[in-house]
Amino acid sequence: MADISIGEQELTLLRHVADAGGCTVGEVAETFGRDRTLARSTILTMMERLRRKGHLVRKSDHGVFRYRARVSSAELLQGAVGRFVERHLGGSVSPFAAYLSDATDLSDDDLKELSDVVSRLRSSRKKARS
Amino acid sequence: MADISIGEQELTLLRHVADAGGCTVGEVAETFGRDRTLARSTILTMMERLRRKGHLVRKSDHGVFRYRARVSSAELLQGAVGRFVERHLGGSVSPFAAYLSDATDLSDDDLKELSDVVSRLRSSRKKARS
DNA sequence: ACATCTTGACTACACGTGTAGGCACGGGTG
DNA sequence: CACCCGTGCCTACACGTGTAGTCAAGATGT
Repeated sequence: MADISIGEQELTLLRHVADAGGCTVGEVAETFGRDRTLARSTILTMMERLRRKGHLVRKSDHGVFRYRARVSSAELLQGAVGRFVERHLGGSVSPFAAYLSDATDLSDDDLKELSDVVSRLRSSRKKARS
Repeated sequence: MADISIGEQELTLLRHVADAGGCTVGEVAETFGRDRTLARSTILTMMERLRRKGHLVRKSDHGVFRYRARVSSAELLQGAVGRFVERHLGGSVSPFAAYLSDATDLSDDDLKELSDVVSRLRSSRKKARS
């Protein structure tokens, strides 16, 4: 079950595929690859590595392989956040919060989501304590 | 002033030195190194790399080099968080919120700090909007 | 003075990741 | 049929990072 490591670019690519819901190497090369000026073979290599690591699965679809991510983009991100927090913050999220409080470009929705989560946590905390 | 990249272990070590406020390779080897079973030469190599990258400075102190971090541990962390958010969240914090809502092992202090941050943000938001 | 320990510089090596070239195959198209 | 193109696979390579061995020189102890 160990976390097979994943690089920055790999994660970005993986999330792209996850968001797209299922794509061929050619498609990814046209979108993701074109934007970053990456060769098709680069995309292919990365996708295959991701597949070997179990993050992507593929299925032949009319002669071409169509790749799909095992988990959603959101879950992937959540996992990355978790690893980051674990590794560098030792489980403590205050530094993350500190950063956030400086991030002036927080959308209203983000702020709402955040405060919702916090109040949810607070109430469940209260319950648990009594 | 591009960000010179920094590895996970490097960052951990750098923060250790930053926290310690100024240490020699031998000291770091005894503390940080001993805990993780790292050879002295490993510590030395990492510290020198960190120095080349400009994260550490050293000064001869009675025949031994004493290393100091340029910036505080907290700032380093904040920077790391910032890079992470920038790279993967593109400024959006929802995944962080998602992570939070699953994080059952959140300390009371963290939660408090978090809710403080949120309320601070909310009030400054209100102000700014009117 | 000699054996020892510490410190510092260098060299080395494996592995992961980012990136790409080249080749062969299977299909359309003229 | 000859050709071009997309596709898949294999190989390659540079660089960063994690980790360490070794060796020379200075400091220390006896």
